[in-house]
Amino acid sequence: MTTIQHVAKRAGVAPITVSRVVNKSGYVTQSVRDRVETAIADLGYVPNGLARSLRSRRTQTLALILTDVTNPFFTTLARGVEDAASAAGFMVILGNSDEGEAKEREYLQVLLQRQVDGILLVPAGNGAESLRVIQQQGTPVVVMDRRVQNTEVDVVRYDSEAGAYHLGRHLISLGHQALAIIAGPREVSTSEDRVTGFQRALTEAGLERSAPVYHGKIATVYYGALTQKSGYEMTQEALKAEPRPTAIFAANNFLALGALGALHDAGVRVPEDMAVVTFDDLLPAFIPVPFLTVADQPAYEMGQKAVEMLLSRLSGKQEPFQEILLESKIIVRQSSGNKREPAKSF
Amino acid sequence: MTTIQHVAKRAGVAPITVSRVVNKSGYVTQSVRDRVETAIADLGYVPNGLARSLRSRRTQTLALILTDVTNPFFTTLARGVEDAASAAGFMVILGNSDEGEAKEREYLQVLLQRQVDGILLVPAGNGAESLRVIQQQGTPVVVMDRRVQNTEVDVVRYDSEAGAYHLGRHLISLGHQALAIIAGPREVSTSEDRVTGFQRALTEAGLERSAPVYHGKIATVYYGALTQKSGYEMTQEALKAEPRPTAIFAANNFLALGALGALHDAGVRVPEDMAVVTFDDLLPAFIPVPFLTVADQPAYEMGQKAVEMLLSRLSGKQEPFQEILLESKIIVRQSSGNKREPAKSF
DNA sequence: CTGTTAGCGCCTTCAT
DNA sequence: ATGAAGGCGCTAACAG
Repeated sequence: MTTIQHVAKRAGVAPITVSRVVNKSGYVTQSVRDRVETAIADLGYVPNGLARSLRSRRTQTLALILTDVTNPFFTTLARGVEDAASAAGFMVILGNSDEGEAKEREYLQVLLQRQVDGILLVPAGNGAESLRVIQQQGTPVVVMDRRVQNTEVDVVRYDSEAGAYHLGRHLISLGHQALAIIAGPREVSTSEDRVTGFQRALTEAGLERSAPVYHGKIATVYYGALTQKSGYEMTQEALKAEPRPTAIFAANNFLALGALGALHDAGVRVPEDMAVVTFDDLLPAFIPVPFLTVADQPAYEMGQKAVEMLLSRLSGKQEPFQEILLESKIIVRQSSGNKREPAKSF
Repeated sequence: MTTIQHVAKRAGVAPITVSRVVNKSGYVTQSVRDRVETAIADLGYVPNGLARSLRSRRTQTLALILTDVTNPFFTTLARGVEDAASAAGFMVILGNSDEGEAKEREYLQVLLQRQVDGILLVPAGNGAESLRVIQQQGTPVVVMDRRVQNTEVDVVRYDSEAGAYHLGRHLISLGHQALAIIAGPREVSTSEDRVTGFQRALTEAGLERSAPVYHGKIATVYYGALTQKSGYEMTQEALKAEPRPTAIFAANNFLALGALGALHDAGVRVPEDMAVVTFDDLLPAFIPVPFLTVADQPAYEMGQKAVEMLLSRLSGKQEPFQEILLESKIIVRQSSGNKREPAKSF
């Protein structure tokens, strides 16, 4: 392995001078810089990031821990995080908890050992214990997407309650009187908020008794394919209800995919026989022809915003902790009966 | 920050003893071990992985560089890699090149600086320069999914040529005489191999002139949404050909999704008016009701296999380099006219 | 503008 | 079974 010493010797300078050239810090004469750079190229020198970070106490690395990498909402979020981080010279290490607290804790342990400069966390469960560990270590952290009890922490999330409320109003305005809610586990704050918001719209319309709620099973891991299957099964249940619902609210996109599958298999047409609305857009990858009515939460922007807050903490800002609540946007498409714009891929 | 010294002092032992407890190495009396563990818990001590790795020269980390994280083929691959790695006590850092050589090189640089113990690479372009850099640094590497010129390296990939050949035979056996091939950029070895294999089947049947080939544009980045759009546009082109094709071979799953979109928008029914076959399965997430006929390449297994080979190198095995060629499996579904099994979600 | 000294936190080596 | 010395490769702090 080539070290800074080897380069220094070959260039006839002190190690620190090589360091200055590599890091573009301090003053170095052009001629010296050239000699050093030649030596670096000749030897194929690659700086040892471990030694560098150990000394400088900065790894230029952020950790992103989320609950389901197979969900496009989170991959989009991850992309927002990565783009914002890399623009600021930070690298991102991704950890996937599969909605399991134990796995989240394991990742946290490893990432803290690696001395990441900051952590972006979509908590599985209530996040309390994980936040305690992070904060004891003194590592800055931003919570994304979900509510937490802890108020001594920065949070960026979408207003799930409001988004669900608007979806509910939309369905009611279309005349639906019998509805069904299929949701994730009660432990997930976004899922709970969506149920609450949707029910608020129902209550306002005097329909609070007209929408049974189905909850996904509580599991130690709960992700992608499992979520879809859960949506599939809950929809099968919902179809047996009396009176049979004419509209389904799926609390997230994967539940909606499962619902679409169940409806297809049962010969129930969307939107003719059943309206379907959900959260988080799926286009362009997951559905060749986008037609689902959704409350869209631009995940990319949430990622960017979270990185912004985290970097601000890293640079030592001492402002009070804040919770940023972003607004989602309803996109009405064919699945809830929008006949005006025909479905089109691009 | 709590260091090993603090723990040592509190437990009344030498730092090295704490190290032994933490790493479960060497002999430590139970009573001493207990004292140390209590001290660790009391202080919330988290070992500094940087210092540890700097000294031990092992980071227990592998790098995985791939070309499109939005593609489920690669996310499945990544999962195979992660599961196998974590079972062996290794962590995986993921880098996404978006099929761009410059971005690949950047990631490589960063990851080598971080002293990853080994690299798993799906090369963008021909991979030659990247492999040179990696090997100069002396870091073990395994190439995945694609052919490379360099023979001094381990490779795991699927036999794209054979898979495409079988898909071609399948379509021909169904009586198709006018076909179209929509493929990725020529630079990507898998895409080229698939075109070659498909054409071999055509040639055998005397149909070599019956299938125009459309290639995706060469771009510095080429991923997910872009690939789909490319598939969409190439399919629009293909529909104008005379005679109009009755079957389309899409060289990968995202191209196929784009093709399905274009066919839908053009009012062309699948499979009644057009058969569609492709590579890499999409279920369960991307298509609620799986119906595409595909050459399935179990990506998860490829990831596992690659990690296995890499870990074997890490443990110092000096066997000659090998190229492992896995076989894909044709799954016939509705998109090529399989009427026997009705489409079903679960 | 360049160099010297020292030490980041841990573990390898060698001793006891 | 436990400890002391030293150094991994690099850069902060201070000289000159």
